Amino acid sequence: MENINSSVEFFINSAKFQTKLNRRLDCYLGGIGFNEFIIIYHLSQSEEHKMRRIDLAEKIGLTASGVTRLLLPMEKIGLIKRESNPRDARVSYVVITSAGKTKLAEERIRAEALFKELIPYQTTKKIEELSQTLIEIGKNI
Amino acid sequence: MENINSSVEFFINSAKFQTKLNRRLDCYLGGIGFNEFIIIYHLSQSEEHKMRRIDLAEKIGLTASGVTRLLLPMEKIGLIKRESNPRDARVSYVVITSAGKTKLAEERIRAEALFKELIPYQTTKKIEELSQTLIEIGKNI
DNA sequence: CACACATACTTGAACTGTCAAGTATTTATC
DNA sequence: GATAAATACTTGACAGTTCAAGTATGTGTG
Repeated sequence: MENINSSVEFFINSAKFQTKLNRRLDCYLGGIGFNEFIIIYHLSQSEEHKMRRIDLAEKIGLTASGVTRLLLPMEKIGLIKRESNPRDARVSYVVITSAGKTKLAEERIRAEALFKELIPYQTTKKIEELSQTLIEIGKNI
Repeated sequence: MENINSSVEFFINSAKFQTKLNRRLDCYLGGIGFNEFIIIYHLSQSEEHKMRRIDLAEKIGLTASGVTRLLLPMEKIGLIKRESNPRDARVSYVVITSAGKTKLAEERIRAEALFKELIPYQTTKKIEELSQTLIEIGKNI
C-alpha cells in the first residue's frame, strides 16, 4: 500500500478508535465523562492542584468555551471550584476539591482496569512509543 | 513511569489528539465534515459502491442513529442516495452518487495534503504500526 | 402457523462541544 | 497616560452524536 493512502487510513482508524472509546468510557466511568476524568487528572498532576482555564483547554485539546461548559456541572457537583487571581482579574483558576480528588482516585481504578483489559499484554511497550508519536503529530495540528 | 500509569496517559493523549484533529479537519474540508468524508471514502471502497447503514455504522464506529442523522444532509446535497433491498424490506442501502465520487476525489486531495503536512517524514513507518495497534485495541472496545 | 425474539432503521429528548461575538481586564506604544 | 491590541473568559445559537423507545420486517421454534 502506498504511503499517502496509508496516512488516510491511519486518520480514519484513529477516528473510529476514539469514537468507540469515548462511547465506552462515558458509560463506564461512574457518572462522569472521560473529559471530566481528564480534567481532574490534570488538575491533580499540576502544581498546587490548580490551573487556569485557558491552560486546561490547551492541555486537553478543547476550546476555551468547551472548558467553560464542561466545568459548569463539575463545579455544581463539587469536583472543582473556582479561585480568582489577585494579580490578574481576567483569570479564574480551576481548583480540584477534596471531593474531586476522591472521585479521581475511584475512577482512576476503574479506568486503569478498563485500559489494562483493552491493551493486549505484548503491546504495553509499544504503547509508550505510540503515545509519543501521537504527541508529535498533535503538535502540528 | 509505571506501566498502568502510562496506559492512562496514552488514552488521554489519544483523546486530545483526536479532539484537535476533528476540529481542524471539520473546517479544513470543503463543506463536509470528517465523518462525511469517511462515509464516502468507505462507500467508494466497497463492492458495488453501496453499504447497509448498519455496516456503515460498524465501519466508522458510530451508532445506527448517528449514521441516520449523518446521512440525512448528505442525501439532501446529493452525495449519497438510498436504495432498497428487494429481499429484505428492513434494509436501505447507502449508495454513493457520481457527485459523491467527485466530491471524494476533491476532498481526498485536500485531506492527503493535510495529512502529509501533519506527519513528520521520518515517522511514516511508525504510523502504519500505530494504525495497526489502534485497530487491535479497537477490537476490544 | 403462531408466537416470541432478533434485526434494521428512525425519532424525540438530551448532552457535549463548536464558532462568533461580547465583556472585562491587562499590556504595549506613542 | 491615552489609546490600541492582546488576553481570559463567557454566552447565544447551533451542529453532531448519544440513548431509549418506537416501527416495521424477518427468522426460528413449538
